[in-house]
Formats: sequence, structure tokens, C-alpha cells
Amino acid sequence: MSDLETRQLRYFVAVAEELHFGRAAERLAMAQPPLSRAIRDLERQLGVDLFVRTTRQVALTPAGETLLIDARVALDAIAAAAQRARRAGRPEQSLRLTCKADFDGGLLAPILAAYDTTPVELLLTGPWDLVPALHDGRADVALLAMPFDDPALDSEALLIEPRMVALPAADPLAARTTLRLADLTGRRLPNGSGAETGNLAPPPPGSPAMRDLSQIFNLVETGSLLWFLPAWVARQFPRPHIAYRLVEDLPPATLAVAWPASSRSPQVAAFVRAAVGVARQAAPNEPRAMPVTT
Amino acid sequence: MSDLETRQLRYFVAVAEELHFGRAAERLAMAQPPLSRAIRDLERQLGVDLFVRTTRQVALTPAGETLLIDARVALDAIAAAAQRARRAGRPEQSLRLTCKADFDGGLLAPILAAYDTTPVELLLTGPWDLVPALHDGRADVALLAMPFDDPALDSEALLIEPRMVALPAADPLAARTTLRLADLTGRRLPNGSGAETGNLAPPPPGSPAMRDLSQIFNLVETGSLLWFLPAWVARQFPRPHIAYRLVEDLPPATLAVAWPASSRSPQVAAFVRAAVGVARQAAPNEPRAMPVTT
DNA sequence: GTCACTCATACTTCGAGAGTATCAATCGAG
DNA sequence: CTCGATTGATACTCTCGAAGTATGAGTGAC
Repeated sequence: MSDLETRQLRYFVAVAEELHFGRAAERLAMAQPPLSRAIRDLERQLGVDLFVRTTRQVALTPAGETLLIDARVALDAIAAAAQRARRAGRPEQSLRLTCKADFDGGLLAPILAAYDTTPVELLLTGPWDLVPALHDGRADVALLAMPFDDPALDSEALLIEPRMVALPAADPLAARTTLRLADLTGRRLPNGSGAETGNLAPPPPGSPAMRDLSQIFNLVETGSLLWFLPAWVARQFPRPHIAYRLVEDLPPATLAVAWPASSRSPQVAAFVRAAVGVARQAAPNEPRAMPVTT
Repeated sequence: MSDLETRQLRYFVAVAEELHFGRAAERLAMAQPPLSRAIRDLERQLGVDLFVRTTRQVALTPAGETLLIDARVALDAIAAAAQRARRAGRPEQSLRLTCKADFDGGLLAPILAAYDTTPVELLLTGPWDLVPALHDGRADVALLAMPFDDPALDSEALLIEPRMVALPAADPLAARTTLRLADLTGRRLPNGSGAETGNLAPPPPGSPAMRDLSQIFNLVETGSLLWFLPAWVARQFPRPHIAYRLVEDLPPATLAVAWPASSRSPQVAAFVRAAVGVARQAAPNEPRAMPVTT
């Protein structure tokens, strides 16, 4: 019945993610035998097998699957507790905002101008790290694409705009005012169909990583790539040799401000109010909250 | 930057709740000096003072206050991870339902009859423990009074009915069909005004604890106490010498089924469906979801 | 069959955490 | 003002458990 230790959870998550005791031990900067023993003791303690090991393969049992989910949540909660306690001790009390670079739809500056009560620290991350940053206390509030389907986060929609495709200005398709996905068959598209909203992509291990918008623009100008982006990003980055065209059959993109539902911070509340106010002013056609899909 | 250990969180919560190192150490079944050191090390590690200690008094700093909240959440998450992993290993996969005794409005039996897919374990607790039981994984789903204002829980209203007061049948007030709170001034009422819904009451340390409805009925019959209860409870427990009268100016009580918002369990979903279905059938006037107050 | 790979076991080492004894500071009683 | 009671902090020792090293054993590839 005794409590699980943080260490046990860390070890378990490492093994569950690597599915390899040796690599997991390396990631944890320890030797393999104590890790094997720790996992074995954990299974004893829970009275449940977490892994099915042959000497050649490690796989999660159903119990292991559920523990992986819950262990990540628990570790996030622990990290958040530490992080927030650290910050609560500091007198500054700045608000930490996280946001995918170049994705703010030009709203960032006016929001910050409208919200001048406390200093704001900006934490720029890859799009896959926005939600985790809210969970583990690195950030208080985020600007991100909806939907993200996380019951632990509250959100407020700021912009709902159609998605566009960036293509070379010289491309024959640029002559048309709007396009459909079918028109783009055969072109090199971003990973997957491009219909994904942009938050959930897990960090590809060692991928080429063209994260930078300017790199993407270069590729688009040379005709070697098409790129989907929300209208607000297109509007913010006009480029001479690139044409943005509306894609009719992609669902519209939503930019939202999100924060941990458990937040009781008045700074967060004030920031959200400022953000919503700025968005209303910028786009008087009121964004309706999109239902969060499950 | 190193992670907090579960042990550190447990120690901190104990001291924060007792505000007394000696008593906290006793509660933790350990000596006082190592506890003092552990807290000191924790403060070093976080770089933040958590307590203001004089040799005569211990108080939480603001950082300590926030950590207390987050630490409880984290400990719950850890307990839930262990609990759910344990259960996921067992083949039975029964659903754990928690519910304040005698508070189910007669719906429990028909709901269980409608939900016959998997066995249900019933966990009866005090009303203050329903929400914690959902948080730490002891229960999958609960029947409780709304509102409870917990962003980590989803809920569905089952019954919305007025609140009544139980009084001796011989009481002059029993001659009237409805009452107002003002009519009851001077009578001995349950703790507070009786307007509380019934979940949030923290466990009074060593209070007389008249938890049992039959004890309460005895007190009411002898005229030494008035008791508020939702109409569905009154309906379920007719007593010869007790009259139930509607209290016009108490807000109606809501019986809801609630579950962790993070639950992805099909059993929980099926149970909720069964509960809502039974409630609709029992009270065709559809319960509107009450807004959760903040 | 042999080799490479990978997890488990045996044994040792070491350090973090717990205990005991004691000190120091504060408050209240007289 | 002094003394005693209360309570948290410090000094020192000890012990148990987690980590390391070396090695074994099972499995799949060729």
C-alpha cells in the first residue's frame, strides 16, 4: 500500500518509452541492473506485471499502458508543484506565456500592450510542447491552435479563420482565388495531409526539423514544398514571391488562449480578459467557441 | 532542478496541515529532527521559504500555501496512478462507485439494474470523501450533490429537487405546507445554516459525528434538532413522527453522477448513461445542468 | 552451433535518511 | 526577573536500501 516514489515513476516512464532496459538506463544516467531490479520491485509492490519481457523484446501490458498515462500525469503534477512553489517565492510574479513562434496572428503585441499589469515572460517552444508546458508549470498561459482536447485545460477562442496554402507566386494554381485539397495531389505536402492543427505533433526523434518559417518560405518559393497555414499567419507574413490561397475543404483553424483549469491566478484571468478583448476588437465577428472534440 | 520526491511532498503536507513539527512527525510515525531537516532541505532545493517558524509558531508562507494545494494534487495523482495500475492488472475490472449512504435518492438500485455489464463495487464514505476518492483512484464514479466546482471532474445532473426540513410531526410548523428559513430562527440547526450542499464539509477532527440518518431522525423526533435534506431523501425515508416541509428559500439540491474528466473508461461511460437514463425515466421533467459556481 | 544481444542475478559499496541526545529560543507564571 | 515548559534546530551515529560491477542465462540470426 505504500506510496509510489517519484523515482519509481521516472524509471517506469523511461522504460515504457524506450521499451529497452539498456537505453532507458542510459537515459536515466544509471546502470541497467538496478533499473531492472527497480521495475521488478515496482511490479511486486503493485502486484501487477507492467512489462512482458522476453530476453529479446520488452512490451507493455495493459496495466503498464494505463500506468504510463497516469505516471506522466503524476510526474507533471510534481514538476508543476515544484515550479509554481519556486515562482511563488519570487517577488516578481511575472506571468509566463508560451506560444509557438510566429503563430500569434499579430495579436501578441496588442495583447501585451493591453495587459500591462505584470511583466510577461515569453517561453517559445515547439508546437508539441505548449500543452506539456502548461501541465508541468513552466507556463501559466499559452496561445495555441484548437482543438486540443485536454480536460485539464480551459481555453477561450480568439480567432477562427480559414486555412490557406502557401505556394510560389508563379505557380499556375496561384491564378485561382481558392483551391481544394484535390487540386494539390501530387505536390509535396507537409507531414501527413496538413489537416492537423499543429499542437499535437510529437517531436520526431531526429527529423530534418524545418521548424523555421523562413526556411519553409524558401522551400515554398523554390516550388519544392507546399505549406498549410492559418489565414492569420499568412496575413502577418506577406512575401513577394509567395501566394496564399484559401483551401476550401480544410476546416478553419482556431487560435485560442489556454490555461490550466485549476489556475486561480488573477494574472492569468486578467491576461485572458486582455486577449479576448484584443481579439474582439481585431475581428468584430465574434469567434464562437468551437466544441472540443473527443 | 531535481524532482521532488513523494516523501518530501508527504512530509510537507503533514507539516503544513498540522503547523507543528512535533505533531506532524508523530503523524508520519517518525522523529521530529529528521522531519525538520527534510523540510529545511526541501526549502533549500526549491530556493523558497515554505514556513515562517518562530520557536513557538509555524505558519505557511505564500509559497507554502501554493505548494500545499499543488502537493495535494500531486499526491493524489500518484495514489491514483498506483491504484489504477493495480486494478488494471486484475481481470475482474469491476466499476467502483462511491456514494454517501442514504443519499442516492432511490436511484441506486434501478441504476445498478440498468447497468449490468460489469460488477460494481460500492464504496461508502462520508460526504467529504467522495471527491477525494475520485481523485486518488479509489473510485471511478460517484453519486454526489452538486455543485462541487472541481475542474478535474465531469458530471451529469440526475435530480434537481427542492430542499426540505425535517421536523417533528407534532411541531406547530408542521401544520404549514411550506416554510421559509426565517420561520426556523431560534431552532437548533445543523452546522452552519444548512444551506451547504453536503460534499465540501471537511472532516471535523473529533466532532460528535452524527452521521447516521437514524440518529438524526431520533433527534428530530424528540424536537432537539431540525435537519435539512433534499426532497429525494425525504421521499425515500418516510417516518411516522417526522414531517418533511419544503423550505422555499433554500436553493434546490442537485444529485449528480461525477467522474474524473480524464477517465476514458467505457465502463464509466456506460454507467453514466445508465444513470442518466434511469433518472430521466424517474423524473421526466428533464434536469437542466446547473452551472458550476466559481 | 555459435555469436551477439539483452535482461536477470549475486555480491559489494556507499550515501541518504532516520534515530538519540542535546541545545537554543520564546512565552508564561509567579 | 527568573525559571520552567514548549518547540524547533543542531550534532553525531547508524542502518537500510539503492546503485555499481561482474557475470549468468535465455533467445534470435546466420
